[in-house]
Amino acid sequence: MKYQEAIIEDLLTAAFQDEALRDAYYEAAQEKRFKKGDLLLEQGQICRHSYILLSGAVRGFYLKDGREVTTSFCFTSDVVLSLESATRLTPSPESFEVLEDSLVEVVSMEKMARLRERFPVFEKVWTLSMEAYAIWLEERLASLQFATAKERYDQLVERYPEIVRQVQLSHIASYLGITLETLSRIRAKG
Amino acid sequence: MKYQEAIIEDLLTAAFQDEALRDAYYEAAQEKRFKKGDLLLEQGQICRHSYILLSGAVRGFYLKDGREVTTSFCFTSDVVLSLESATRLTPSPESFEVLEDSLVEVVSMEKMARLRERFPVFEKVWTLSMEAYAIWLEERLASLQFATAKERYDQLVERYPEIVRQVQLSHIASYLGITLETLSRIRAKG
DNA sequence: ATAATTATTTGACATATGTCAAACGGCGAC
DNA sequence: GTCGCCGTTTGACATATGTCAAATAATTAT
Repeated sequence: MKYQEAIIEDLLTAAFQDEALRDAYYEAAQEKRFKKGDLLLEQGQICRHSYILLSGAVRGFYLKDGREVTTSFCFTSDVVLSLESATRLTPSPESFEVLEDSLVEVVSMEKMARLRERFPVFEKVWTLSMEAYAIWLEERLASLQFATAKERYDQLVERYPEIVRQVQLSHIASYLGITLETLSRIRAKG
Repeated sequence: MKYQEAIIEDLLTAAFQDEALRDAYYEAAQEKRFKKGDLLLEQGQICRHSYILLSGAVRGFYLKDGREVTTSFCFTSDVVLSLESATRLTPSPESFEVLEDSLVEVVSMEKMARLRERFPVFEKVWTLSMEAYAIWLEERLASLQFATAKERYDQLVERYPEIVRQVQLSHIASYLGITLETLSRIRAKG
């Protein structure tokens, strides 16, 4: 999962003026460093934490027929969690792997639930995040449905120019739904 | 947009025991009949209503290079609205067309907002619907990313066996991200 | 019922992408 | 520095899907 929305950032910035809220949040949250290769969550486990990326990069993937299929990339200020697993308490369909040394703010879903109950602004932020995430997914779906592989690659690089430096091509190809070789050829042609 | 979740249905059933809530809802809602071919919402308009399908079928689509691209189908008990347009008050990226004579419950987004403020259960239902919708989109994305056209068609028919009778193949093909001819051949092979 | 329109199927061929194999290149371990 | 590993590129060929055109089949209007 991931979100990025100016309105949400503003809401949070304003909310954090409140000392009681700030204290409650920082009591629940915990900063942690992860190293390249670490797994934040493994396929099959239940997602009990929310990871806010303060710096670094993470990729979501699952295994299909013995192959890794990359479902998402998360960068600074994105939130890493399996929505399905966290909300339904079912085994996560995907794993999340740290792609480069990362600084992360960890909040347990349980504590997050209590924060949402106690401070309506957190509930509001959660709802707005869901809306933003769903809209983002709709866009990605449309792109996957009717853009060519080259168009999808160009869109991705336009949105995340750094991605080519941070992530190896095989993962990008998988994310785009094409093979490594096809991506390599797309890049060669320019 | 669409949702379908047992938990949400149960929540609503329970909530409607409350007479005050029931009255408030039915004051806001309005039953309407639409005919095949009617547009519930047109691309470019702002989505100011939510349409709950009591019976019938609706398809979402947008124009790309002069061609219609089908983005979604909605059937009984699905909710029809453009999430992006309704939440951000921006022009809708898609139109919604009635595929067969339909009975619909219409609620203006404004009145819905007031219901959400007044009755927390509506707010809860909205949030749960967003979660369910996002999870549904994630699944559809994975399917589009890594299933063959035939697998996607089989999944669709398994989930909505009626669809082949209700919706013409060109729309189904578009929804699957393939051409009409390819779908026709997939069906022929069995 | 008949004609007109629209939806679907089929065929021939073009294009995009996948698969397998080999070669190339950078980078760290020693 | 050299070796070996890993990621990437390139080539040859296979397969899936798209495009255009024509033929049927189904639906609608008259």
